[in-house]
Amino acid sequence: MKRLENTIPSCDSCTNEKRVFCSLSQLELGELSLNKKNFQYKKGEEIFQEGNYPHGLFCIFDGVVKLSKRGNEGKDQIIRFAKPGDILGYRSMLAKQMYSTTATAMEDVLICQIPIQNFESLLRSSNKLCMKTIELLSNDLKRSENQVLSVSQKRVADRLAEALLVLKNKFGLKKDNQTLDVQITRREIGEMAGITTATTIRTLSDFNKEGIISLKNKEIKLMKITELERFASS
Amino acid sequence: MKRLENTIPSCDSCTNEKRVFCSLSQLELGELSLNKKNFQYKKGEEIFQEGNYPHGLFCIFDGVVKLSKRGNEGKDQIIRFAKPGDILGYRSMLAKQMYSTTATAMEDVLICQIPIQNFESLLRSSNKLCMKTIELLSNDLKRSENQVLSVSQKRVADRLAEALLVLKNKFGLKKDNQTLDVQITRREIGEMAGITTATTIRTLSDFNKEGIISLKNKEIKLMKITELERFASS
DNA sequence: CGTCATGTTGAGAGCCCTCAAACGTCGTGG
DNA sequence: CCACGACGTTTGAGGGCTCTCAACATGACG
Repeated sequence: MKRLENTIPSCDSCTNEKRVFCSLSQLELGELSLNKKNFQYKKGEEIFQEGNYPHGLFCIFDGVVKLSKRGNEGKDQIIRFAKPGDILGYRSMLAKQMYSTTATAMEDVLICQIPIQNFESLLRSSNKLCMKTIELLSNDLKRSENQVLSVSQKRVADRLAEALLVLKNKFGLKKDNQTLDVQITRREIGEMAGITTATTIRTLSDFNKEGIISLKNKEIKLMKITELERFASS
Repeated sequence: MKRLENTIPSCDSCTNEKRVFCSLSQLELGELSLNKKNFQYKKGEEIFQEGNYPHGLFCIFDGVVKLSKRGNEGKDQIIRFAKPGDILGYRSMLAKQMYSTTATAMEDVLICQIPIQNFESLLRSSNKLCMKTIELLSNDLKRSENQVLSVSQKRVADRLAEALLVLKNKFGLKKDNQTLDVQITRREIGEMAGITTATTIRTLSDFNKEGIISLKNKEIKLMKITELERFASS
């Protein structure tokens, strides 16, 4: 982790999608930016850890982050991913609780840390920001509840297909319109779906043999997306 | 389901805990109450169904409700419970989405239906209500993410112990300070933890033999809570 | 070119599910 | 009052999905 100076612009001139902050005025964005710090994390570094207390809100400027929870046998469960424009840690911050997940950089990441007070005071004054936050939480909740159902009832192949589609929706495809545009290990794919690495690889290999996907190096090509969707919805 | 007239008082004189609405003024509570409808549901009746669109917000006046999702093989997963003072369906309502869960009365239930507009306009004008809603969603999200980890990594006995403790925390104990104060079937306990009914019964029976719980009729006595907690946290 | 993480595959075991049968309880109706 | 059915509970037998453990291959990187 490296503290950066002036590498990242102030929030009011930030060119990111700003999913959460798009409803704010330039003035408010400037306020948000006060005392903002910028950091760079290298691939694999942890941005925050489950069990620690938050010091501020993180907003990703560049790179991909995974949020995961560690089980009692050291096995991780990936809860969700975050990419540029997404904010991290607001749930724990608002509830004044410890982080309930660990955030890890999956690639080199540029990230802004915004002081708690800035966000809280804006939240109090901007109804739009409130509604946006409620919307974010609602969506996360819905996805999480679906994941409970998934892990609880579906078999490995179905969950794996689901995970591949999540990756497609979150990170998109490369120019060939087939290859997943994300660097991710087999272990991590397994951790998305709650599958061991060995079984993940085995099942990917099955998909490969069936022509549903195509494996080359570490790239995953989705050959028959409708087939994957059939698995995922079964 | 039976439409009731004037059986339940207006929100401004409601004696329930009003978890969500406790921050509102009498005036606002009166506003909330406008055109409020009251219903009675008998045990087993569905209050709303996954896939339907919400017409309003429900607030439980009396009785216990389970929120569940149906898997593709007709097996249900219980997402959470709601008791007097809790509100239902606000997430779907705010997101203008279909219900993602089905709400079923576990006992006879008295419930208020509050029009969408009342809640939305209050949400826009009351920052406190916003913050309260954010808090509710945050807590639900945290619990749901923990459940993902649980179902994904823990074994049946551990999850069952967890479920029993959830029941204890949500519904409390009877006068003897040991017996769970809730009417619930073995199937439903299984649906909380993602376990089949047969295995749920088998594992309860194991707990019984080990003296951790005590089964009489349909009542469940928690004899060694610390032991249950040990299971749940392992 | 050694080292370490990641990927791959096989063999075996075990947890939990599925299926099935029997029993108890409760409410209903004859 | 009892017969009956519906529903929930209980228990057994068997099987399969997925994990565990292990060995080896491959690739990344200093």
